[in-house]
Amino acid sequence: MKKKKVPLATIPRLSLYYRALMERSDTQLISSQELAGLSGTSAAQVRKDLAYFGQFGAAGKGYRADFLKSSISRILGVDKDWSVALVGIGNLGSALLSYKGFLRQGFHIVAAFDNDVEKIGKNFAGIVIQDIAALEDEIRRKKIKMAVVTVSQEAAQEVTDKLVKYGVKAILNFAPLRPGAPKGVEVHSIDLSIELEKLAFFLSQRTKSRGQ
Amino acid sequence: MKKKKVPLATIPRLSLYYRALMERSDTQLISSQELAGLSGTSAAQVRKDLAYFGQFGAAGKGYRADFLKSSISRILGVDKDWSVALVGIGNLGSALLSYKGFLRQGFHIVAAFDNDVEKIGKNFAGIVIQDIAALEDEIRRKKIKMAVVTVSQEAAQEVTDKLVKYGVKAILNFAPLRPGAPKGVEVHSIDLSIELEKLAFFLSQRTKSRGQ
DNA sequence: TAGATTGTTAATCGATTAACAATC
DNA sequence: TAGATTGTTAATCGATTAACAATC
Repeated sequence: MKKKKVPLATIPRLSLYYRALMERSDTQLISSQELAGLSGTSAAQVRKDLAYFGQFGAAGKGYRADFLKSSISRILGVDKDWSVALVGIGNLGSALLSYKGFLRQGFHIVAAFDNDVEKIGKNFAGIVIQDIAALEDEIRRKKIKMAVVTVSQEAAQEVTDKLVKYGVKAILNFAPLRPGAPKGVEVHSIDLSIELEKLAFFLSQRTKSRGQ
Repeated sequence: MKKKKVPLATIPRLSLYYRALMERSDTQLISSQELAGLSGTSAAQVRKDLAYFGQFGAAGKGYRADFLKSSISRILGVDKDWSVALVGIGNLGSALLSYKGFLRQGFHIVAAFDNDVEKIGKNFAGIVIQDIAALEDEIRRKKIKMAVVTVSQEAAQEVTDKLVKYGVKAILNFAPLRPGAPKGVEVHSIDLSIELEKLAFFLSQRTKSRGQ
């Protein structure tokens, strides 16, 4: 039994393939070439990415849309529903609470927390905001494994530590720092400042190389 | 004159170094080792990243915090102010309008657009929402080169095309697709669904590898 | 001078691309 | 059978890590 390590970059591409397949009727055949076109990569890349997880196609024909779709959904784990905790109900947090796009993907925000007494008890988009003091109880009772953190930079490490302590294994962090977490806990950060700075870099380079 | 190509991954690390240096007093010396510790990478990586842009340190001593800080800020282009257009004032768009963190970095949202007559003319966090029909005029008049797009998946390509046509060169896109754009225009996407699916993948793998 | 640390070159690692035999 | 396309191996490319002479 051979197992090659899956490159990190393969995973988000699987999401893109999955999305592209959504537009396809179930019994339709799709080639790696076609799928590559729809997701902005190459045919070789598509075949390589899929090959890490098994054989899903038929030589000479291509991939059956429904089979590939359900296979990728199983690989990504989006065939199941996921309960998600949201911590920090500021501007960004409340925007995410109201965002219905997650639901379609099987991600359910089942608990939301803040430490602001003004917000606690209020109903945001169908969820009652709870005191952060209730975090342990809720996480454990609902067996929540996934959390989205939209607290301030100052609070982010503390919140992360608590989430990890209570059993959360995967965190999407929006605070502008990389919270430390023990091995076995996956912390991904979306850092808006860094994204803007990357764009600023490219704009600056552009101007420089054009000699202005 | 040698010029080695800068790896894409170097840029966000420069942002992290810059952030770490913010906490340092100006005349303090900092070693690559120390800077690496503060930004979660290795000393060799720090020296390599910086070396793409010149020589900033002194052998045997380290880097002077103030000189390195101002050098990185010039490389990233955050020594200048940037005018940013925001298109799409839904949940996420209004959250970004209210977010003050950008300002500190020199990013100013100077114009905001939506196509919803309910929103047009309203004042959000000090900015009056304009009809998308005013996009061309505003972009050209204010010479805006950077935009943040928080419109629906359906509208994203059309909005991107317009922005590009009117002179925008760098776009941060939050819609769940990768808008096409001509060479020379930088489009970066933050895709919340993909981030959640990546986490779902890791949670699923974890469970599988533990034989449950 | 001895110790510390840079900038740079060489070695390693990992990911993408190309090529092609096997198969439908 | 001829044409198309997969799965996989080999070649290439790019990025990270290690090593070390030069320098403070």
